[in-house]
Amino acid sequence: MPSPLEKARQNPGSMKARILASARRLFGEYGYSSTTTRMIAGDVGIDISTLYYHWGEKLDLYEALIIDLNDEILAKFEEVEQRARGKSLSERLDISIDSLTDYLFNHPEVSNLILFGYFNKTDTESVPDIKIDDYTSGIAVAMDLAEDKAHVPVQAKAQILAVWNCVLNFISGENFFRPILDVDHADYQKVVKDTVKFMMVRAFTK
Amino acid sequence: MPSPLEKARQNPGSMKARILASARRLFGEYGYSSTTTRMIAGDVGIDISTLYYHWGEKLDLYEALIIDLNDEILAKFEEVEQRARGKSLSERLDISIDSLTDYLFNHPEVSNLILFGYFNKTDTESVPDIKIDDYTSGIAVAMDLAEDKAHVPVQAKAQILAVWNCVLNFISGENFFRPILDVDHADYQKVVKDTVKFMMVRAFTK
DNA sequence: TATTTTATCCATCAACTGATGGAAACATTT
DNA sequence: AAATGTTTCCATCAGTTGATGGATAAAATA
Repeated sequence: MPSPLEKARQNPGSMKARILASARRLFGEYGYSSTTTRMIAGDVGIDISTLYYHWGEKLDLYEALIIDLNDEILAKFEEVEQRARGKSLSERLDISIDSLTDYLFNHPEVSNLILFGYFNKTDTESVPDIKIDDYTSGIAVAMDLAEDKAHVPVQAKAQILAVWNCVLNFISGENFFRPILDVDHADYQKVVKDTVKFMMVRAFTK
Repeated sequence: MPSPLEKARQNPGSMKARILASARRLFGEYGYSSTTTRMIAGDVGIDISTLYYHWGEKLDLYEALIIDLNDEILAKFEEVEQRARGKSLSERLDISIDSLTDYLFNHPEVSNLILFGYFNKTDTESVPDIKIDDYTSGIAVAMDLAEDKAHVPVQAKAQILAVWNCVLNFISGENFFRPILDVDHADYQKVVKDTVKFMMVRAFTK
């Protein structure tokens, strides 16, 4: 028996899926507690009770969203790893950074949702975490910082987290940082990529 | 005529100051919209209307808090810069990173408030920004990345922002990252410092 | 066609939110 | 002591929030 989330994913035009899409965008923009069920329903163009009929509690909807996002990110990481496999280290770095920053720039709600999850002690106690641990271990192996995913040194994990968070911040905080750097959106994207590459190359090549 | 904020700072035991302190802690923990005026009043041990009597609107209180925080951070940066002045680059890096991470670890609400400010499009439109631009330019000069504060290259600013945000994330997200790294609080602090130093040394020494 | 199931909306609830007016307590000045 | 100014709390407001019950429509099934 497929779960509600699976049903929504199988049928992108369904009401469940449309609600999920709106919820993802709005939760990503305003955070959990600043996003009301009425905002989401209004965005979809339906009554609140229709939303509750499909997804139940607000927290259940958020939970489904996070699970969905988790799977998407994990798939993205695997895709990137596959494309980078076999290449030289500097090529792997280039491909990984380009793909991931492009993905995050094209889905700005993703960075926000991840970052919200870091702090929100308030509202979302029981919500499943973003599976950052999996990603970082995967990258550590891909970057030759560890032999296998089960034995990644603390320092390597910390370094990858640092870079990963750096990217998230630059993307979520674009409105904040872009005036400081005084560049347009296209240049901003370039500066972010260059900065991350600069730091990774220095950090991960002896 | 001293402003309300100045009066509160001059007299730390005053009701204004007590409210400001509670507000800072709670806004820093739960964010703007998840922190209610009743929570703050309850934390101080007073009625809501007493809070409103002293500070007026919720947004005015938050605004005062941010101005206060801004001044504090700026003073901290200046103190650090002074202590590092004249030393060698590697010493300057050590002193700067140690002082700033210690300060942020000892005032965990500071990182949160800064990071909240990056994203919160929602609530706090008219609130004064954290003056990140000033800090970064100052550091750029201190690290020999620029001749003077008015002419800091984009790349240098971006690199400093990257490191700065990295520190903020590690501190605000401790509850999230520490289980991943599987260390206790003391070791976590050490790992953060080491990671930041590692990346800065690599980045800022040719 | 009749019946059951699924989906949608309207009206409404209790709890909570930011905010205020006014009475009372307290402190200061005259 | 009287008068004035300052601070505190109680009661309350209107608007918003998450959430639900029930009527109604649409679709699927018999």
